[in-house]
Amino acid sequence: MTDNILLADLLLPNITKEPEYYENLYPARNLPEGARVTRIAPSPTGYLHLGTLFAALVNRITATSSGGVFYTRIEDTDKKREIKGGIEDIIDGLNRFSVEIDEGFFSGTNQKGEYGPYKQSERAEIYQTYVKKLIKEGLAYPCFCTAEELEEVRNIQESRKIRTGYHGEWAKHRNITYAEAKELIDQGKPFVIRLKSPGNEQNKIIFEDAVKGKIEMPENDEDFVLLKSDGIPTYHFAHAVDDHLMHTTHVLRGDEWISSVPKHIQLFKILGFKPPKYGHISPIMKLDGGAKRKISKRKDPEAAVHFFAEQGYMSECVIEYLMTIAASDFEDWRRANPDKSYKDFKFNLKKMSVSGALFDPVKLIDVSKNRVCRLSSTQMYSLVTDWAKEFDKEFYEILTRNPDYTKAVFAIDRDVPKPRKDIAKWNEVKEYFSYMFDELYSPDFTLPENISKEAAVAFLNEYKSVYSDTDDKQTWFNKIKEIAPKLQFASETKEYKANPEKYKGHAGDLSTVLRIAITGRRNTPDLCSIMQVLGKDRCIERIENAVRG
RNA sequence: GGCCCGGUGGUCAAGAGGCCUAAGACACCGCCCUUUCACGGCGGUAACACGAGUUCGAAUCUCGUACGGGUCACCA
Repeated sequence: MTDNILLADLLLPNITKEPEYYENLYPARNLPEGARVTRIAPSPTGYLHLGTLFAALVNRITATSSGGVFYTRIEDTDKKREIKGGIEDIIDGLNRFSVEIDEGFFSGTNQKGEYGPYKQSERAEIYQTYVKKLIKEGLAYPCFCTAEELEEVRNIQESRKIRTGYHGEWAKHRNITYAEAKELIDQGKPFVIRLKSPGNEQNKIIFEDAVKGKIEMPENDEDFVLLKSDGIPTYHFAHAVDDHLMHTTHVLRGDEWISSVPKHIQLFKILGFKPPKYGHISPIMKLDGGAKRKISKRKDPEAAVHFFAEQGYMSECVIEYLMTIAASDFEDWRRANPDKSYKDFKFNLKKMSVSGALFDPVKLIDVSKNRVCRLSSTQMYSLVTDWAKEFDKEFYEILTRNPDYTKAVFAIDRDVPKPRKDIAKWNEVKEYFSYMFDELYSPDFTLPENISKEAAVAFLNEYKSVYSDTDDKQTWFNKIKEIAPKLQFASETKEYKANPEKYKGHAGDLSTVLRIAITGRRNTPDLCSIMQVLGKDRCIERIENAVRG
């Protein structure tokens, strides 16, 4: 036993605190019964992607639904893979998607809360304190194996078809003595600290996963690394120490972690910690060719959450869509509560899908349209200009030149009982309303086959003289109906349908002619409103222009 | 390969042994409404991976097979 204490002091001479110090520093949270403490622990090795956002959302809503706390912790223990700006991108992204952060990093550089620091690189001493304790107890030891040695062992294991890894008799330094360790250290040999796993591969551990249900796995017998040679912990060890000290109740993370659970549970047990409840979330998949596969940061542009911002999806629409994947009962709830925030939804992990859902852009569009159509023209104006300012400068200039005019454009067929559902994202707006802005207007005057050019021109010339921009919708259409008979068109569609051979067409056809003349398109929202917003002068001008063309 | 996990229409899914002749939503198609288009309304196409077993009865329970996914680092 004294050997272990000597070893501990030899390996971690600068660690003088005892675990009790931290246990007292971070007392239990003062939270009501049943409150869940969740977290998202991103590593700044890339930008915020859909999977991370999804996991964050699930953690967030789990905390919210139980009156708990959701915090962020930066897992920057892999200095090699870290990219600059990673933390900022992830935290800012969470903020942009209104995934509210109660504690931890709430911006790229700022953290708050009583359980910090919330960045693992700033917690080295804490981890080392616990490692030192394990060494003293004979539950951890230094390993001096080089990458080459490890590789060699692995090759032997593979060739003999036995389970690979650093375990049992293959764990070379498992029983290293103080004297041996001292000698190697004196030689300047680098080392890692490994767990002296008390596990037996023959034993099973059973745990209840909050989303997948009961899972049975072999106990861990691998002497995995706790502290890397740079003194920084591996994920596994940091997870155990941090989630214990930060009093996480529910660890909800991607299901790629599921195979590590035996390691984690073992660690909690050895350290004398109460393990959290685990819930493993299935990844969001994507269809590639004919095959389903996990959505990938590298291959799929939509994996980077930034993609949605560029396209002009409202962040709440993306969240709304993600909620439909996260909770099978969300859509029913939404129908019953169209105006509530998703935050009011009572989320239940049991309602999560066990298998990975395919990311469905079509469904996202539908969700978006249903949200966008409920926006007021003023809200539209503010959202679209904000987007354009960042992603389409030219359009931004056009939109903001005359805000009242732009708002009037957005008001067309909006704020009515049956709003249109044409727009899903802001990068569609420019094209959708291009005819409302002279510099974007590029008309196509092609007429439908059933209408002759002569008839169209005759109608337009006639119409020009009667148009008034103060007419209401009914009067406006009546004027078209009045002209119709003069050109052998039926005033009423029914009349025409009853005797198509008697007419060249009907009033509806003439309104199409007018629509084409004014907007250069066959399909648009309400023409009367469009013409009112455009103003009489521009309408007449466009009609004349169309007649010439 | 070892160890885990998964499976209902094209997609998301409801489903806890009889209420399943299998819900709903998205998409698609048709009809109606209608000055275009949308919206809305009505209707339609389309699914329990396969094979054994348990049972009076299986989408549901058990076991196999094939398939899909994850994981086997001093990465998280």
